[in-house]
Amino acid sequence: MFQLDLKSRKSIYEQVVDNMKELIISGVLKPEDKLPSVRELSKTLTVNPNTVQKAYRALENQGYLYTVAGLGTFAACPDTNIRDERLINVIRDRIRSDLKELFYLGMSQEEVSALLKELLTERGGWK
Amino acid sequence: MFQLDLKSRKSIYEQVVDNMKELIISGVLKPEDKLPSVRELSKTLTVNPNTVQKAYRALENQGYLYTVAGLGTFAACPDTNIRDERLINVIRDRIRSDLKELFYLGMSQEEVSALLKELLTERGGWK
Amino acid sequence: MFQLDLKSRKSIYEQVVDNMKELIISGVLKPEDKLPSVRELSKTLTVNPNTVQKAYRALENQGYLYTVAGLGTFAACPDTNIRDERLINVIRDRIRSDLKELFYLGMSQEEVSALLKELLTERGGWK
Amino acid sequence: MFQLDLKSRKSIYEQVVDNMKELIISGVLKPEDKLPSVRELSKTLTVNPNTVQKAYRALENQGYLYTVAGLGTFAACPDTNIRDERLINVIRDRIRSDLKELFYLGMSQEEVSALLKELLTERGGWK
DNA sequence: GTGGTCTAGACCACT
DNA sequence: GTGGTCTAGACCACA
Repeated sequence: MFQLDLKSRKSIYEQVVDNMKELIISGVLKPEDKLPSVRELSKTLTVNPNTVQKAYRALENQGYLYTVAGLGTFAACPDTNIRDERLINVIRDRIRSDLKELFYLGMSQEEVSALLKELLTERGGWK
Repeated sequence: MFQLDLKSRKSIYEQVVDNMKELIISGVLKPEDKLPSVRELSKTLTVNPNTVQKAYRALENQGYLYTVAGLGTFAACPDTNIRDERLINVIRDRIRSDLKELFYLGMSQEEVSALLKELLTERGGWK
Repeated sequence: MFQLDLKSRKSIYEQVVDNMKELIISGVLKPEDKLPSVRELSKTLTVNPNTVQKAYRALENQGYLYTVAGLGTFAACPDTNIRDERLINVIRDRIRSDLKELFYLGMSQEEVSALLKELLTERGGWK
Repeated sequence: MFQLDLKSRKSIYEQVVDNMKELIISGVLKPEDKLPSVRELSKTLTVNPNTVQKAYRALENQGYLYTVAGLGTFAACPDTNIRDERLINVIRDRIRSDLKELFYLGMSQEEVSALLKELLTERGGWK
């Protein structure tokens, strides 16, 4: 499913959150898809079940998955009607900051623009 | 200069790093500008001097400032000749991930594209 | 493991860095080997844990070890594919300077040459 | 004569020591040559005279120069009869350590050997 | 005055 | 148990 990097500075719990979120966001896990159970995933990754448990709980709080007792855990379907404007603004700020840094690192307006276009056209591959 | 958010999950030293980096990247602190001294900033923020020093040290390792013992700490001038391609790739990945999340949150290709254009045209204000 | 020299002009943390680096470089600590924990080493050396941690952090930044929170600190395996040419040049300059000093101290070209050969043949013992 | 690097981690005093030592060791300043006076050099480098004073004193203690009150400061002639074996051993250890690091960085025995030969043949230029 | 180092002891998150 | 962070307060070298 995905690999952990023990040498990373990120905690294991955080890596599980980020990787799982990535799978859901990018559409590899489609809405209503069943996720591996806590025990199963903890075996696969050879980490403590508590760690996976905690990661799933965090993702549930953020709305990326939901749990049905006795059945399992499933990818949530994003409610396209209720766009979380607050979260969008957070992301916008993050991108703004990243763009500034690209300029600081010496990239020109044109280069940054090209980079963004490239990222946008990649999109076909995600959907 | 900037505010700390004690309620944040980010550690204090990390907030200092991020805020100071922002000031340097965005050009508020220009190359060779003197930064507040460790003691001074620690008083302003009412945190321990060691915490500020740790942040300054981290920024120095990342090349955003340099230190002259006995004189103070100064904003570095980015070496525009040596573009850190590794770092640029890290940022590219971060943006890619953010774009995916925007789509997941229900934004259309056109909306995302518009958002990026807006961010790019803001640039006049930073330079 | 190693001894500190409190009378030395080198700071304690620097001595820890140098000694530990020596152990890693010379292969006494092999890649993936666990290093003594921060607390353990601080007890052995009767210094403050913070001092040891600072040393470990420095070594991590330089790529000689890596850290897994909750598990411990481990010797890194040098990435033989990516030779750090910059660092190699630094070392070359240091050796050049040392050779000059040997000549200044009255050694002849032959003596210096012999000394180097001797050092090179020692190598069997390190590997 | 030489340049200071204010951005360096080395203290100014240390840089003066190292640079001056380099000039003497490499033969640019020959035995009995007069060195710039403390005042003169401090003006040239635009640093505090105390800093230069301290550097000269350190170099005198290490035997690289001597001072004649009222006349000035002069490069010492190394006493070739009394080779400082202790110092030679220190340098040998430093080189040994550097060689280990080169191997650690992925250089082969042949490459290191070639590097040393190259440094040795450079010697014509120093003498 | 500046930054650099160190101590003693505390609390937290993660495994 | 591990490392990560933070505080309060001390001393040093350098400019």
